[in-house]
Amino acid sequence: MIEKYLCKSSEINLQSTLDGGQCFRWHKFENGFNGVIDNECYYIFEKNNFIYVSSNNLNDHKLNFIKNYLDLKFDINLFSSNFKDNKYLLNLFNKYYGLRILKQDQWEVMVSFITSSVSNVSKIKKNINDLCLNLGKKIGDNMYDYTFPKPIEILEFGESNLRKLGFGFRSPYIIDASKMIIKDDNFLRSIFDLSYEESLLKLTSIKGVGRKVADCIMTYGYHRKDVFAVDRWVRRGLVNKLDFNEKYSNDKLSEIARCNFGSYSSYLQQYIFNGEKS
DNA sequence: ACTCAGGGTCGAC
DNA sequence: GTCGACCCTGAG
Repeated sequence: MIEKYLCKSSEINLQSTLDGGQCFRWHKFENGFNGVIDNECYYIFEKNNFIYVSSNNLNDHKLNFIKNYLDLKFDINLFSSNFKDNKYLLNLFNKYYGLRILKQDQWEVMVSFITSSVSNVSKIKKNINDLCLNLGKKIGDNMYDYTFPKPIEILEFGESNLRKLGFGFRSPYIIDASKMIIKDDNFLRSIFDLSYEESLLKLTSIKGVGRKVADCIMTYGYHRKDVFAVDRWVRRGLVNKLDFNEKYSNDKLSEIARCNFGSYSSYLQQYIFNGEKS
């Protein structure tokens, strides 16, 4: 095992970042979390006010890759200073200080957030980890060290088996997504080059992907900062705490918030989600 | 045992 | 745009 320094403890809140509902495959162990990035196992942990990562073979290239995944370059103070006149937001920034948005894999995010529909974080975690345990390849010693299954593997597994794993009415949606990605092997890649509206159109052509799920895919999978996903929790924050009109639909709220907050949208949404969820 | 709700979306009207 | 249906699971 090789161990490398990542940053100071104050720079990232591991708990709210790795177990706050934006990803579902990081598992708490002692002073850190075990997880898989790009088919490799990592342990990210705190020790004496510093954050480290450990793994088998960890070179400088991979270290930079991890730092990028954790979005450590994002200046949280600069971001939050734009909203320092709002007591509600100020409280959230203090409470979840160090919460960052991960730069995750597009396919994993797509399946995860199709799965998230009318579910909850603990059930999404159960579904996604069951999927990996059943279809992924074992790549490490810990019990959740599996790869995330490829579209073809999920397609061959089939809808009825997804239902047996507990995906419920989301099962055909995940199959549809798999088919789409297999049919057009440039589907996922192409979205990096599209505008917000074009991305929305393309993503929502998949069954089971509406505006909210598409927004999550763009936020967590395509690392866009100018996207404001509105679910039932974020809606409560916008309406009850930030005086948005309750008559607006979630889609409309997303559109308005996105226009108001621009490139601060995704991070603001993430702090509001964490605040309203707990 | 029973009700309720959880990071929504679809199809019909 | 509105409304019921959709699967499953843990909490009360």
